[in-house]
Amino acid sequence: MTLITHQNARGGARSGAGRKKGSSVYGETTQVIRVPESMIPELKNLLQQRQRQSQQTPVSFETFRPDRDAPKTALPLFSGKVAAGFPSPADDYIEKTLDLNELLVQRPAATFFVRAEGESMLGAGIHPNDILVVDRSLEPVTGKIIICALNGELTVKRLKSERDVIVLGAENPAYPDIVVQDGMDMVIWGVVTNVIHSV
Amino acid sequence: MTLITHQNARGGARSGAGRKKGSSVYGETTQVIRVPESMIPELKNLLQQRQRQSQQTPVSFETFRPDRDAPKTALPLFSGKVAAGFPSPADDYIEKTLDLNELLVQRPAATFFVRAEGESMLGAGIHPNDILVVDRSLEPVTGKIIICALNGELTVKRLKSERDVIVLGAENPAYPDIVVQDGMDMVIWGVVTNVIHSV
DNA sequence: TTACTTTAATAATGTACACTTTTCAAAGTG
DNA sequence: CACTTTGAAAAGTGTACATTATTAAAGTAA
Repeated sequence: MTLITHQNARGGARSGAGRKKGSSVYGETTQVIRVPESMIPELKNLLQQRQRQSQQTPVSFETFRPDRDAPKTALPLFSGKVAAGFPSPADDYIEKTLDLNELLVQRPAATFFVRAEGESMLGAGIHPNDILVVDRSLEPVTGKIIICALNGELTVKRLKSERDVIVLGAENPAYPDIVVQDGMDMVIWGVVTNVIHSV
Repeated sequence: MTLITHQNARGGARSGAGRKKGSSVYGETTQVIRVPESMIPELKNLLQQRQRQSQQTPVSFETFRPDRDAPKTALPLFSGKVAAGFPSPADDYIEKTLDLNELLVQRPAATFFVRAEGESMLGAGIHPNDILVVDRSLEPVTGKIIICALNGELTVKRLKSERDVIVLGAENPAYPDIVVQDGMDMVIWGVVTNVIHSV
């Protein structure tokens, strides 16, 4: 009696224990769905691919560290034509995998982001509220789109030059170019390398 | 007694009776299968298509249900708006560092990228060679920009509806809208959440 | 006969749930 | 203190089954 009690004495509450959410083979919750029989084979095929895909990109959302330590999340990039029928991220169509930090940030120490305002650069694909990726280590040369503080106001414009003066060009006919003259306080912050637009 | 017997006298064998095999909406027997949640929307889409193929009923756009996923808002990068009167040193105003993967990819398992081709979506800020961030777990509702395979070709268009038909709208006057008709093979891959544009 | 009603047969459909797997804190051990 | 063992907790997984829909036969009435 005492022995048995002793052997079973490891029990008790285990709050916090339990299988983790998203621990399925696909890395997300699942659902049952009824499909026509003829779809089963190709569906199973696709599911296998999903399984492989989720296994090779384990992702942690916990990160609040600086850019440099961000986890590498390689995701598939598609291109071109695809076969009719089931939309499958089949390995056949994966051009390459992509890490957005890697793609957009060459020099983390010299890179920052700004949210764009106004419509003066629509022609360059910069819309209000877009996030601009800015590299300060790039030299602001004519033709580049730059972020600058002009008389204390932050603006994004295309850097141009006419004769001896610097011109900040808008890419929208409705907005005038700005000629930078003596006495104006202009500081260039960096060169815009990418625009992230939310649809 | 006799009355009851009389009333129940319609019983007896009914060989040959019963629902016909293959009388499902797909014209064939079905099976349940468990799939990751992010596949459900596209799967349902495909199932609808199968249904249409087997029975010549017109397209019903009501099956596009409202988006269940709450839209996430990107965090500001600078304290306050960077409007007029912006002071100088950049670093002081950076609110927090930003992980682009975190910002642009809500569900890694359900996200992929496509490189845009053509100029039909210039109005939506999508330029040739831009990289589109696509979330397949978002339900394609009217007004969203979607990636779909139309007769085997991958295209990006805005999902619209006119009367009872699905319309794939271009955002460039030079390009026509596409009306999806019976017999066309359209499969929606996902909803475009962001556009990455290289300046 | 013809049109309608009732009943039995049978498949479709969706979901509940039993069973499995994974994870982790508590208890035990040395 | 570090390690092992245990079993509770919680989610994953597949399938059984209750429900619904459809069909043909049988019955009824005009």
